[in-house]
Amino acid sequence: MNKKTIIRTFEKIALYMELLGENPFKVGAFRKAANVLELDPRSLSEMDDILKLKGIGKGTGAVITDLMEKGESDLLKELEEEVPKGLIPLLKVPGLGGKRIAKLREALGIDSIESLRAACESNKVSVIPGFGKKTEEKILHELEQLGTRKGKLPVWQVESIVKAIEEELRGIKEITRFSVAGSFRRAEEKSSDVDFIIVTDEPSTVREKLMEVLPIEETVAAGDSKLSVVLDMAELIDADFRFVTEDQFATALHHFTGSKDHNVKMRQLAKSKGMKISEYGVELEDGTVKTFESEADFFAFFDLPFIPPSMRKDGTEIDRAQEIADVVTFEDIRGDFHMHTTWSDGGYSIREMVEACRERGYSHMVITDHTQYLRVANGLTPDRVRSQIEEIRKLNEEYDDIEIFCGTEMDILPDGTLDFDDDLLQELDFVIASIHSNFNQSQEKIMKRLHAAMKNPYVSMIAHPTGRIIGQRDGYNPDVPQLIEWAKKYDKILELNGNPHRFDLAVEYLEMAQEAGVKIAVNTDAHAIDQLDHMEIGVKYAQKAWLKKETVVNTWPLEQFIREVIRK
DNA sequence: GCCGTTTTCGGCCCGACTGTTTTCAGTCG
Repeated sequence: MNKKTIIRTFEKIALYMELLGENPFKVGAFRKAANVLELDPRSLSEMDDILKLKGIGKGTGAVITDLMEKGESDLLKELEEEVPKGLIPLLKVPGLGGKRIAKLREALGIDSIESLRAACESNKVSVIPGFGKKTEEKILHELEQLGTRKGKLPVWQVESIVKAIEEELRGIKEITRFSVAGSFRRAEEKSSDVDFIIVTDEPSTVREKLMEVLPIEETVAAGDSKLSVVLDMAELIDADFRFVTEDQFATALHHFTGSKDHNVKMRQLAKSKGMKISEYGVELEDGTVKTFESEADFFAFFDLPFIPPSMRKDGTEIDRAQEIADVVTFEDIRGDFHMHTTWSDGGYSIREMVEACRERGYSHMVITDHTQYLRVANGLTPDRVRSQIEEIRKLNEEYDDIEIFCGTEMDILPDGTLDFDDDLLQELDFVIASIHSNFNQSQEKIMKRLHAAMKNPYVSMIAHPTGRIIGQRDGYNPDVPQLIEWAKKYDKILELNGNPHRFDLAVEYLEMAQEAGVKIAVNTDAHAIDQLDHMEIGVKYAQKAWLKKETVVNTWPLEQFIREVIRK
């Protein structure tokens, strides 16, 4: 018996109970029990007090005991016998919840998608009390859509959708202020929808204009305070727009940024103090509603530091809030150490990239073009590297407010050798080693390649260590814990590639790396000036792993960077 | 079903929207 089995059992029980139309709080209790186990870092054998955990009581405890003693749960078995399996997909139909599904089953013996469709088509659903013609039509419509609905979109796709919507919002003069909220603001790897908070005195005008300018596939809801639509923007995606007044902005932004669990925890905290949080403000004990200038003020009101959106996850961040002061912020970043220029496959000259980095207030930066193996990217030969070094050194003399270091993003070749020899590498300030080829090699071969780079005394950092592209490919599947061990042993930096296509390393590995005492660099891997701005979302992603300022080498002052990285 | 520095009973985060009602239930985020 392991913890996962218990968690899955609780989730199944909750699902079946929901289909029976059970009390939502009872259903929630099983989900909560599953969540308690999920959040507990200990393995089952390390937990001698599992039945005493908060959230585990008589009912859920009996399930655990059953599983431990017999390997199966009587309760789950009963439920599985009672509830037809065909009902499960019905919960995926928008507009259908436990209550309605239970009613449908009771009144018409509905036990599957097929029987529900047949019942709708023969107009049997509309005569059930509480249902009507419109509901019947809506169910039928949703059944047709089922399966065609897109799943979650990767963050890089959501990013371009958000930018396009923001462009439209800027064009509506009745909007005084707006912000994206939701999972994109939290820098989640994938999103199922996009949310916007809009400050306006004329919500109905804004709503009408939005409905004109947006590529709306379907309008889900259109009221005075919100517009919910499905947009057709290359991909189908749900979008929510909330209309609020200026003084409601901060609490509305907080509310619609979520996460859901974070909000629940905040509201419980408020409640314990006799107050009530809603998207419109904080209702005090005397009934007056307090509003805030900013989210920071809102958190401060509850004696909490500003919790960055990307850290608002399961609610435990509120308990650990005092640790947030040590976590890296975008303002701490002093340089970007991975970017490309026209020398290889970048879109801008070295000088243009330098100017862009100066504008961003960096004190230092590294130019890291590709190497000869990567022909498609116009990778540099040793000769070209040497002339690039010359150009960079010359350029560097022109600027006294930024230090430009000579680097490279060197390929680790399929046979486990490196693209440049040591003589050349030692002429460079900062050497990135990367895998861009033969992703389908065995893990053993991949690790041999990575080890070759790790062992080399001139290599400073391994870039995008797994090669993943979010929502598109898994990468070359390295043994990351082993990689982290080597990084510690050979004193190498691991990259958090902040390009939203990658976010590589992933959160779980970043946590592991920091735990092991390995340094992380957050870089943009920019191939164009505007991509340098991915530093911000990259840092947001780093915050998810609670990376401390000291762990992230980009926060180090120039002198420390020179001492501990460049001259190492 | 779970929980208790007001509580062992009566809450459980809070509000918008829709559709089916004629004051509210269900669903959603």
